[in-house]
This record gives sequence, structure tokens and C-alpha cells, in this order.
Amino acid sequence: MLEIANIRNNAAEVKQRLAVKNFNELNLIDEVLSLDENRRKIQKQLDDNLNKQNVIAKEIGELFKQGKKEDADKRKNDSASLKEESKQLDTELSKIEEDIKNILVRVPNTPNSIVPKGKTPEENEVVKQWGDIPLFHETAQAHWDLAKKYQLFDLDLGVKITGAGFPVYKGKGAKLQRALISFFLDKAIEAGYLEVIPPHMVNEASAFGTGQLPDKEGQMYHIGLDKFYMIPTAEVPVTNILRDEIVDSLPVKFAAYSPCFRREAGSYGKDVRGLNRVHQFDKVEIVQIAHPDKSYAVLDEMISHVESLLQQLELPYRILRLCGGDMSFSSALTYDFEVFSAAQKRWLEVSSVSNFETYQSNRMKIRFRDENKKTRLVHTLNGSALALPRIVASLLENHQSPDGINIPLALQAYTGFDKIV
RNA sequence: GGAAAGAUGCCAGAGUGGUUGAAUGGAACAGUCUCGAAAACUGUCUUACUCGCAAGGGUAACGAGGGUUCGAAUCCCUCUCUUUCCGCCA
Repeated sequence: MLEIANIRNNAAEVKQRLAVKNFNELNLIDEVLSLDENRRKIQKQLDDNLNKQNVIAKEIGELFKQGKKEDADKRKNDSASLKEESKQLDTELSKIEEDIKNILVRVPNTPNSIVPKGKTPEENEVVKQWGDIPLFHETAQAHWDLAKKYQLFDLDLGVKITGAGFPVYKGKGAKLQRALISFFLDKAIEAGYLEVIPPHMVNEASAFGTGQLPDKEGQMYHIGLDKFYMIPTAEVPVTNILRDEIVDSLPVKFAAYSPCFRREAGSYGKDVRGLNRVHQFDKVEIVQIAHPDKSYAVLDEMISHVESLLQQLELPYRILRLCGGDMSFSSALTYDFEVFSAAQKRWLEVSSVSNFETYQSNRMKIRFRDENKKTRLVHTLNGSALALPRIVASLLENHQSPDGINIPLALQAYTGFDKIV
């Protein structure tokens, strides 16, 4: 959530930025400001009251020691009304703090100044395109057909075992998954990330920390009996590693492979065909905890990392700067990576790299010490590097030939084969 | 699933009602010593909110929430979590 101090100091700018995200409840900002002012007033009153009570308590202790019991008893009466008053103030304060929090969790992050205005994905800005778009003739097959032909994965089998959207990978299809995961992890480690294997379920506090709760619980699978959530991305457990910590040295770089579970309620049509959108998929995620002054350089670094992966996989891609309307709630700046999938003739999103600035760290209380030894909130960033299913889809579609599917050179050491026949 | 114990500062670990935000030890940081290091010695060392231009005040926090009391880390209640043993099991 946004820092209250920031809202206090830059209310006009905050509002103007939020408008870029098409956030139209700008009155909430004014509301939160007046609540905050009130909060401080009550806080002061309460503190003063408690101070008086403490002074009296000390005096009574002293009187007891001197054996002046009657005097002590007299002083006790002085405390009664103060105590009553403090109790009321305290109730008031908790109420107002809750109100402030309830509002703040409903306000999205302020977008960076370079975020384009816009409401729909069409208004995202293409900032780069790499690679030649393959022009296949009519015989080019979609990945779901290629999967059948080469026995790579089976969606119907997944339906039987679990339900729609839970693919069963088989043979070279399974090996390809494993190869991609290892490839992505190795590249991340080379780039200085520490590999972690996080829990695949998280508690409520963790889900709140990265912003999945309270709003997006419908997106996650929930284990009601234990109050756990299946992770929709490794970002959730990995970023929470540093929750409530004061970090000594920045940046911290984590890379994690994990399966991801998403309910994807309401999706339909060509979007969910084949591997285009599934409920369980594998992903390698990179996370960085960065100094506020350096987080945008870090964002660039992460973008380059993702680019190099796609280049090594020989997949044509483009990078989009998401417009205000298409960005996620908690992001300040997001770049999406899309890969062109030859047979479907469309761009598929395979990665999303974002800077959350202090939006997540404020929830998670991840801090560092600045030059003056003051604690400050860090910036958090993360990106997919990469999500597998659509990578597989486009690998199959783009690298198909009449006599099989060619594995990109960089991946061959991991697959152990150079062609799927 | 059954039984027991426990939750205190970065860590270990004292503390059962009154200058205890918290002994002691370790770690860390700074300094003295040293060519340098180690050792030794000295000092520093929680966080959040709030008032103040600042210097510096105030308040809160000993798992969480409530209660008793003039006063609670210390007593009472509820909840959560952790550990150990047994059972089951990859």
C-alpha cells in the first residue's frame, strides 16, 4: 500500500498519478488525509494521558516505599478518570487506524511518470521488437496438434485426474519442461541470483504481503482447513522471505522455480486453448530487493536478463510498456514480454517484469538503513524468467518443420536431444 | 491423530507485580593496541508512532487479543504458532 507520509506530502501528485491508472475514487485520498490528521490528534491526546498515568503510578510506588499509605490511596483516585478517558481514546484510535488501513488497501500503487495513459491492452506501448516473425504456410500446426502428434502432453488426461487446465506432460514433453526449468535457473544463477525453493503454499500474511489479499483471493486456490493458499507465483513466498526484516545489503537477488496455481475464473475461448492458459504451470521467477535510488536500473537489468533468455531460445518477442489500465494493482511500472506464436499467429505473454517501489515493502515492512542509519522501505521487483507453458507453445510452433521440432542450440545440453520427431 | 513443553532484543538466555526497554554471554559496528590481523580493553548497538526548526521530549511493543491492578514481561482468560515424544508416513 501507499505510504501515508507520501500521500501527506504529495497529495496532488498522488492523485494525478492514480488517475493514469483510471482509479476514480480520488476522494479516498482526501478522506485518508483527514483521517490521518485526526489520528495524530488523538494519538497525542492519548500519549499525554498515558504519560500522566505513568507519573501517578510512579508516585504511588514511591509513597508505598515511604510507608505513606493514605497518601497513596488518595492518588489512586486521580488515576481513575484518566484511565477511563484513555480507554475511550484508545478505542477511537484503533477504529481510525483500521479505517485508514481499509482505505489504503483499496488504493492501487501510483504508476511511474512514463506509464502511458490508457484503458485496454491495445493502448500498451510497444517499446521493442526482436527477431523475425516466421511466415509459415497453411500446414503450420498449432502446439496442441503438435503435442498430439509427438505425444508431448495430454490435456484430456489431466481432466480425468484433476480437471481442465492441468496438463500431463509426457516423454520428451516432460523432459522439455525439466530442461527449460534447469536452463532458466542456471542462467539466473549466472546472473547472480540466489536459487531458492520456496513453499508452494503460503499463509494469509504472506498472501497479504505481496498484495494477493484481500482483493484477489478468487485467483488463488485456497486450502480452507489449514488457511493456506496455493501460490499463484513464486513471487509470493520468495518476497516474503524478507518480510519484517531490515536488510543489511542491497540488492538481494532471488531466483526460484515453482509450480504456479491459478484459478483463472472467467477465462474462455481461444485464450485457454492448449497451453495458452492453464491452472497449473511451471515458472522460474526472479525477485530483487533494491535500494530506492537504484530500482529502475535494476528493472532494466531484469529486462535484459529476460531478453537474453528469449534470444537464446530463438523466439521472436516484443516488449510492452503497460498502460495505466492494464497494469496490476500494486505495480508502479510493468513491462510485458510477448512471444510470437507462429501457428496461432498471435503474441503470447510469457513474462511480466515490474517495479513495485515501496508498495509491497510497505505491507511487508522490508526496510534497509540509509546513510543516516534511518530505516527506509526498500523497493521490490520481480519478473518471470520465464513462465513455461507459452514458451513451450511458441517453441513448438515456431521451431516446427516437416520432419520434427528443432530444439534451440542453447537448450540442447539440457534436453539431451536436438529434435523432437 | 494422542501427550507434554514452550513463545523475551540480531542470536543464546535471565527475569513471577513497582526507575526492566529489559541482566548476562555471543555476534555486529567504532576506537585503542598492531606493519597488518588475532587476542585484550573501551564504547555503540530494538523498532514503531508522535511533538519539536533542532537539541531533545512523550507513548507503545517481551507470540496475538482481552482482563485484574494506581502500576504487568511478570497474575487470569481466549487464540495462534513452535518444539519434543508416541502413532502414521514420502
